[in-house]
Amino acid sequence: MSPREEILDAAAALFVSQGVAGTTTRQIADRVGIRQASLYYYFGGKDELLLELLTQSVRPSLTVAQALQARSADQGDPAAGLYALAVTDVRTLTRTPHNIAMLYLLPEVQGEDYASFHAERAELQASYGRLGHAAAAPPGLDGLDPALTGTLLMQLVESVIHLRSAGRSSAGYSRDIAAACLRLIGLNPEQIARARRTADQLLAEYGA
Amino acid sequence: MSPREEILDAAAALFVSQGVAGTTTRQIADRVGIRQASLYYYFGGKDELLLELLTQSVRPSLTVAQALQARSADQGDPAAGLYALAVTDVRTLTRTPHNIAMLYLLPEVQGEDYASFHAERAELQASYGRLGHAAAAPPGLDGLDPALTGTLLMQLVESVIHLRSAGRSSAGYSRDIAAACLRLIGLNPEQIARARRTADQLLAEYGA
DNA sequence: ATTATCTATAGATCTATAGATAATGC
DNA sequence: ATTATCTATAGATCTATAGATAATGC
Repeated sequence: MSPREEILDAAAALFVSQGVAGTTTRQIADRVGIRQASLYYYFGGKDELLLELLTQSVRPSLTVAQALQARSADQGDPAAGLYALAVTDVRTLTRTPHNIAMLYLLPEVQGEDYASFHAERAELQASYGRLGHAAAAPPGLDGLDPALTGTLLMQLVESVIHLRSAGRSSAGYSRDIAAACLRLIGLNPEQIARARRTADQLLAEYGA
Repeated sequence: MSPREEILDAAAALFVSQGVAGTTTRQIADRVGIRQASLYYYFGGKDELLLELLTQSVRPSLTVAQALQARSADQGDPAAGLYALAVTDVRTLTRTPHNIAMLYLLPEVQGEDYASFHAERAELQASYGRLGHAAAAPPGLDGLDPALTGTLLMQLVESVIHLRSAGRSSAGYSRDIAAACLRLIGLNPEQIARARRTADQLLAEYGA
């Protein structure tokens, strides 16, 4: 691991457990085994570290979302796409180092300094919303705000962030949560079972 | 408003926008219009303020949950109970001053200092879980961990925390979110419509 | 007497820069 | 020369206590 990566890793662990304002540059440096001042050779300060970590936390999910959205549009099976997205997203969130996905919950992140992160997150949410509406059993979500659908679906997937920080395994929940997403948009057990089978094939292609 | 309440209100606004570690006792005092040292006449420090605010944020929902759970057990209509709980909870979260419901997301709150808050929150989650399983369309949630059900339902309701901090109205979403809760546990549109009608009567009794 | 404030401050940090030193690569 | 570190520190806070003062209630 490069010094830069070591610093990011240490910052991640501390930010997640103490928040950004609650973490000092000295604590980060101590954890890495360097002097406090040496941090500034690699990063301009805590804000720069945080932005980097936020981007790391959303980028992989967004990439998967865009691939799956294109793919499932081709095949005309948005329910399978949504199921597959939820499954991989839950797995990603479960495995990400130090549960960094929770960093977006910190109050600091509301600021405009993190606009690029917010933009990527908004895109991911829009993907969830589009897939959700495309897959919904008519007339399931007719009156529902598409933005709300995206919010609710992502929220469901991101339950694993809380499960994980509460110390619960959460690894085995990916299918349960994906199924809950499909129920949320009004699909019945039969439709869900079908979507799951198709999604499993999709996922197998990507080697997940 | 008593001085104590004024301090709590100022702390709430600052904690929500800057976090606890990011807020100084001086900022709180300035907002109230007193000297920094005078805070300590009312509170032992930031931790004490935070615990008080956390309790304020969960207590009302828990009270409603317990009342509705008893009531809907009598009447044998847990779906209506869940719908009513979700609706009132969303409304409570929407109206609570300074969106204090988001405070539980702060990393500081993980510590054991806040055990009493965690206990109340766990009870609320258990209520959601019990209502959800009791109301589920068989064999909807057979294999599902009851604790997971509670987590997912609460997570859905608490979406309004994020909607609100993103500046979206969120007031009108209470019925949409309550309906989403019922879909999540596998109810069909007809069952949901019936639960909503019963819940509306329940809610009218409490004058909501 | 008690309650509610204030002034003053000790003691402990915390961030970020300046400038020195060592190691590496040309 | 460049890269990677270190030591030292200025300047700015921040928390929480000590002790003074004013206002209130008996």
